[in-house]
Amino acid sequence: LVYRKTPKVQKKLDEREMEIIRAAREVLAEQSYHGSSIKAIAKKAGIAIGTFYLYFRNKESLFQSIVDEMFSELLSAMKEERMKYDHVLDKLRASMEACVRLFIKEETLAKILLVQIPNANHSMNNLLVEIEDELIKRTKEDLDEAVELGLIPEQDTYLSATAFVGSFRQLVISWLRTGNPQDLEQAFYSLYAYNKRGLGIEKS
Amino acid sequence: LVYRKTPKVQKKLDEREMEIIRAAREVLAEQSYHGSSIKAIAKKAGIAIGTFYLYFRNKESLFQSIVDEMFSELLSAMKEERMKYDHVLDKLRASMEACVRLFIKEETLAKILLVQIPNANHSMNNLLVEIEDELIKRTKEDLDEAVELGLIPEQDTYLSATAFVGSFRQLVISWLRTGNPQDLEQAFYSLYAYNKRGLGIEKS
Amino acid sequence: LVYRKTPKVQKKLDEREMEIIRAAREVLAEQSYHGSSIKAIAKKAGIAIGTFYLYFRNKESLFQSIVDEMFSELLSAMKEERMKYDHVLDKLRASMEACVRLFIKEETLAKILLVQIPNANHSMNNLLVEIEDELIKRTKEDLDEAVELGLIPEQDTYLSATAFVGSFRQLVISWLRTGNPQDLEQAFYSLYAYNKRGLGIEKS
Amino acid sequence: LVYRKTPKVQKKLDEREMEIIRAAREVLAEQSYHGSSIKAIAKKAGIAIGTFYLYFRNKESLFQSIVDEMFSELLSAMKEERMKYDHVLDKLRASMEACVRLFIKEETLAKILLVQIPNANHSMNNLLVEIEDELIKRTKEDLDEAVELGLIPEQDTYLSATAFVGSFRQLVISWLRTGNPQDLEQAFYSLYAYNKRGLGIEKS
DNA sequence: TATGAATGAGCCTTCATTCAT
DNA sequence: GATGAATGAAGGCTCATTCAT
Repeated sequence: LVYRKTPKVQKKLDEREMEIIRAAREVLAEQSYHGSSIKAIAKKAGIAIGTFYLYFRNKESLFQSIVDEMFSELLSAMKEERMKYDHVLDKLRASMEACVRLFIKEETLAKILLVQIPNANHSMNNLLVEIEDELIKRTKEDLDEAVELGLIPEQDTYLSATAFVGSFRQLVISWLRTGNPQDLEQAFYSLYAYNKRGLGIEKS
Repeated sequence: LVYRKTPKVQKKLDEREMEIIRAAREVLAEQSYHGSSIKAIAKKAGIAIGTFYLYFRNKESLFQSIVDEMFSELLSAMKEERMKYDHVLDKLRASMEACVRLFIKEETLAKILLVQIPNANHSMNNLLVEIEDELIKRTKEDLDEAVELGLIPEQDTYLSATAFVGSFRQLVISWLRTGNPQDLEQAFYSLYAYNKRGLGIEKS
Repeated sequence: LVYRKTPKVQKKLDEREMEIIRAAREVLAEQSYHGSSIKAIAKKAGIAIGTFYLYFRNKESLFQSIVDEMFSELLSAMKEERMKYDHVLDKLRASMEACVRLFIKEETLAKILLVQIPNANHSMNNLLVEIEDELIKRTKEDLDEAVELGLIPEQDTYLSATAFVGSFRQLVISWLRTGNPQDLEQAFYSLYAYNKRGLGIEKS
Repeated sequence: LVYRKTPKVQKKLDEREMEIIRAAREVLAEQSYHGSSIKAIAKKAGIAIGTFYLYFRNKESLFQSIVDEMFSELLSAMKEERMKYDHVLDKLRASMEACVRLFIKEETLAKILLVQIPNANHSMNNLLVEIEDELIKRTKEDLDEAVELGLIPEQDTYLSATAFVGSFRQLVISWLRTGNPQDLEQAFYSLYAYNKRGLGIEKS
């Protein structure tokens, strides 16, 4: 009774928490937020309904965790890709490229983040808002640096960042919904060119 | 001799239908689709629950009407603004300008169309998808014409239209959510400039 | 203002009442009691919902009238057929024959009386109970007379009457439900023979 | 370690299911199918509304279970009684005797099966139709055997079986409704004699 | 700790009846 | 008298959350 939570026990608990999140993601990929019942998630995770509430305060809390986790994956992928480049504009492109590639690789994640989460309730939506804002903010930081370095002309960098992120968002959503463009990666490069012109980058 | 559907009575009925839609819009602006109960809408409209079902087949039918009405308002505003110009690129700008101005004027409408409707159920979401697709399609038509006229270089106009619409969408949503940019109309002009460069328009 | 209800006006009122009953019968032949809404009946009768309540106190009252009317038809048909015969056992056979023939001729009436009404609410069922009791009572009277005349042996005539009516009831219901026997009239004669033996009638 | 479905727990669950059925029977004995609300049944069973749906898929499912259970009781009683005899006509009499005795013993069951179920919705009614058909079919089998053995003369055994069952049905219903005959068991023997004559049985 | 039966507020919808026109 | 829009109680059912086991 001294060591209440041995590392071994703690590991088991963490694994179970991940298992629930995984199950919830799976359910959410096919059902709406309201259609994803705790019962279904618990079943898929191989636990009882009551057990769920030992790991998450409530339904909303679970989905917050899911979004947080997804956002971490996204940031992680972006960070890794950015590290490959030195110039800020290359880093900027690398960020978006990482996003798009992750969405291609994990279409389920993309669907949840861009389609299901906005379909959830108000507080869920707020989570996505924060993610988008964070992406815009980071993009703005790159743009500010680029302006400082004289790589792009003076401009309202917040606005540009919003346009930048928004155009990619629309592209991915269009792809998720309609299947067009079929080659999303190819389209990404065209769209990046579009935004380069928009930002006023003369040469790559 | 009989209860006639006099113009006076008919007017009252029409007004009541409008009143229900108005009440529903109001509720929807603050609640999610699932949070907008018929009971709450009826109460706000000053009618009994049963009365609601004299005007709308069911809940979904009401919200379809709302979206349809909003989209009509949007198209109407766009059409009116486009008529003021002859050149296709001016028309294109006028379209987006009309959208943004309408959203500024009717923030409630904007919130519902861009924030709440995607929060509704699947069929609701499809309505918005169709609206966005329609806007992209119309934008693409303008771009195709512009390419034909040599006003912009050859390009994947579907992709450009997606980027174009997506950037404005993100701007308005950002404004709705965070309040930034404070001067949305001013930001619109900057964003249009951004997209002009993206599209490859040399001179306005 | 002296003659408040001229015969002409009264006739019009009566006709409308009959029209409502006719419409209700039609609806009832296809729907259950609960499925037969006032709205549907009013529509079929060509009147407004409110008008219905000028002729009937409520829904139940209407269906009571329907059953009463049907029972009158039944008794009328029986009476007419009985008049053709002198001997009590012939009259008895004639009674049942008249019932069965009426049901064959007006299958709708049969369905309502034997299938829909028992499916209605409690008080509706009671109406049918009264009809059946009345038929049993009348049959018993015939049997009592037959006993008195020495045509059939001493017996519990109430019981015999119940069996008599019950067997015909089951036959008609079976016919309505399953379509068997196909030739209901032919079956009637066999069943009458069955009951003759049951009653102890030596010779017809 | 876990919430086990111990025999004790399982017993409690089974008891609760029985309790719901019992409560529903009780309500149904006094109300029509439509008058028997889930709320009322749950209240009488001492459970919450939601709990009901853990035991039955929906309202209809409950009543199907009730009818099935009742029919089982009926068949079981018949089978047991039939086993006491060797001759087919004795078995036939035993069958009906078992029915009547069960109805006397469990008047509530009788009321539901013969009065309320026909009052329920369409699919409920079909259940009763099937039961009646089954009884008629079984009776016909006995009669066919009796014909083969020369115990009764050649006849339309389906018709005779219909008359046979119908006469008992009417007797029991009459007893349930009016209270007459007071001594149902005594009446049963008279009615059986009636039917023996109808079938053409010379000697018992 | 793990379980899953139990809860009940709340949902959408129907329809017999009323009443202002 | 005739109308039909308005009413609201009541229906069946769902599901996030709790708690005895």
